[in-house]
Amino acid sequence: MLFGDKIKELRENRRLLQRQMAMSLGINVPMYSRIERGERRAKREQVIILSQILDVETEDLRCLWLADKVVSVIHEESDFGR
Amino acid sequence: MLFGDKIKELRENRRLLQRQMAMSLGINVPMYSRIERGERRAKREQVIILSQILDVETEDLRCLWLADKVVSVIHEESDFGR
DNA sequence: TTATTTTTGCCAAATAATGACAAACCGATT
DNA sequence: AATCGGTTTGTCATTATTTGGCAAAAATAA
Repeated sequence: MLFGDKIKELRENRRLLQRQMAMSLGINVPMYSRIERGERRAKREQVIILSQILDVETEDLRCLWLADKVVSVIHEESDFGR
Repeated sequence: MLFGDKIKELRENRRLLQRQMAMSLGINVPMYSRIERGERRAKREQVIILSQILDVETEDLRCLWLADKVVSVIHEESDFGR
């Protein structure tokens, strides 16, 4: 969970609440909570908005976001024969 | 398109028709055609069945299938700012 | 305890993937 | 040119997955 951990870290450093993040993203708090814990995946526009809210390069977040996606694809592979 | 090219190559080497492949997979011919050309993705059970029909190790096909999946995830990334 | 924040469980809406069918296309043969 | 077998394309229906919301439960503070 690279992406979720990173946005959580950035959010906490900036003393922001999930409530404020969710508001900026136009989603509700539980949804944001799940994104932060990697239970749900942010969509691409949301990554851009997050980088703005958190004041980091979009590239950096995009990279972690993509890495998580690749990891999950590979990981699903273990269910292969199910 | 590693996976599609491979099953096409194997199918042709074995002088099999798409019709027969589709039948074995329980789908119709156009669907199989799309899988072979990478327009649609085979599902996991289908990869197993394909390896049996084509008499190759499931591992080998699974590897190509997974590689394609990873490539497509990375490739979608270029649409990022759309 | 009370207030605030975060997480969980569950259901609804939106989106994407899978499949079928008809018709078009392509090559070879006649 | 006409036809035949095989493959591909266009389009729509069905199904599965993802995304989101709401209420309530945990957790954390105060």
